[in-house]
Amino acid sequence: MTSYLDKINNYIKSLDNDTLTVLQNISTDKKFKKGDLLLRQNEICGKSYLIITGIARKYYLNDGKEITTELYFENDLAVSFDSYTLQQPSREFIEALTDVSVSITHYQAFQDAKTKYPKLLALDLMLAEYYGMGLENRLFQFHTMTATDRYLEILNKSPHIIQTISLTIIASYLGISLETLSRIRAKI
Amino acid sequence: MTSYLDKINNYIKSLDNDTLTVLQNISTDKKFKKGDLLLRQNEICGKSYLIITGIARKYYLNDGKEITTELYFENDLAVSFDSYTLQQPSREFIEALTDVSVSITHYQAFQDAKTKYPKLLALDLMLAEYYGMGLENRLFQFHTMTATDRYLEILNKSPHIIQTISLTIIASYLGISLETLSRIRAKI
DNA sequence: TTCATTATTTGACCTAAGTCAAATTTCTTG
DNA sequence: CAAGAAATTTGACTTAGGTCAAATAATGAA
Repeated sequence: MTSYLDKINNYIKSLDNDTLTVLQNISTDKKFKKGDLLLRQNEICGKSYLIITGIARKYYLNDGKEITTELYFENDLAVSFDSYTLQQPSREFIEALTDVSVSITHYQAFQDAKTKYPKLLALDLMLAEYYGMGLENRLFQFHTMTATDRYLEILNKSPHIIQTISLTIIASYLGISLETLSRIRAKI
Repeated sequence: MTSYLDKINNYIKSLDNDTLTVLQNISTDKKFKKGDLLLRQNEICGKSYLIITGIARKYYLNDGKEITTELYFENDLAVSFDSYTLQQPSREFIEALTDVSVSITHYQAFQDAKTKYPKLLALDLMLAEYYGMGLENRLFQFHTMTATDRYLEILNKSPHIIQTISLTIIASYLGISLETLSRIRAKI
């Protein structure tokens, strides 16, 4: 079964040269150091970051505690969705967890390009749909799975995560305390 | 502050006659009785339902227990997002909580129309973005608010809900047991 | 109206996960 | 390599919310 992400990537590959060139013309490459913030809380998310290499995460603060909402690896598109869509201040941060290299696309340039190139509009729709389905799955998991199950799922689907990312961040992604995660690991 | 839903509705109103006519031509009206299922689990969601009057909900079963994922009122668009997007079997049901009257649009007809009318593509993008932001907020609430706070928020934002909908369904929407909801209400 | 069905509340007890504090282990960097 | 800092684990205790069962309350059809 091909994932929707594959479909999106195939779609991009299938774009005509004209459209593809536009896409490249409104994108620039940049590197960030581990610990750098690509986006701060209260900033408007005016750019999208396609991760070329490295790992990043999106998180917000609640009562001084961090909740990690997304982890980004190669080929993932890092963006604060509502801030980007509404062009209003972000409640989230985006942080480089390792040195990262990204391809940046500016919001406004992409908006303009979409009006001229419907294929980019269709691409944006696919990206939004992909993001929505991801959120839906995350919500589904929080409702139907225990913290242990969610941890096992990560272990199973993305074992490399455990290698690279600190338990503090994994716990905050699982929506549990660091101590609880440690106890889950001890049990297994 | 205008909500994104207002923006979408204004966008629809601003459509040229040509596009608007297409939209109407691929839509049909239908009525459902209280208790009717507009979509069953394992069915492919091949239609979207714009609620004209009445109330509906979307839910799934987990261990025989229902989890209500969305409540629909007038002008809401009822659809099982991933089933509709991927045209694969739905894990959710859509149920009429009162007699409802809806405007139905077929998936394939809308897909076809989108290729000819980029404005419908843009509309679809807005709808997907709106849905995504809604999911993001829901996730945010589950992470940052206690069950009591979430109940109070509903009371505050949509007091009519409590009037019309059974506590069983409200509890399942809040992600808590009926008994816990009853205790929360007793406390307030 | 009245009886039965359905919805809601209350009680007693249980469990997953949180909190705070202290102990280890693992990294870093001089 | 050693010392300090950071990450992880462990312990003791608390809490939000769940479960199962029984008691009321509300609704609706005969």
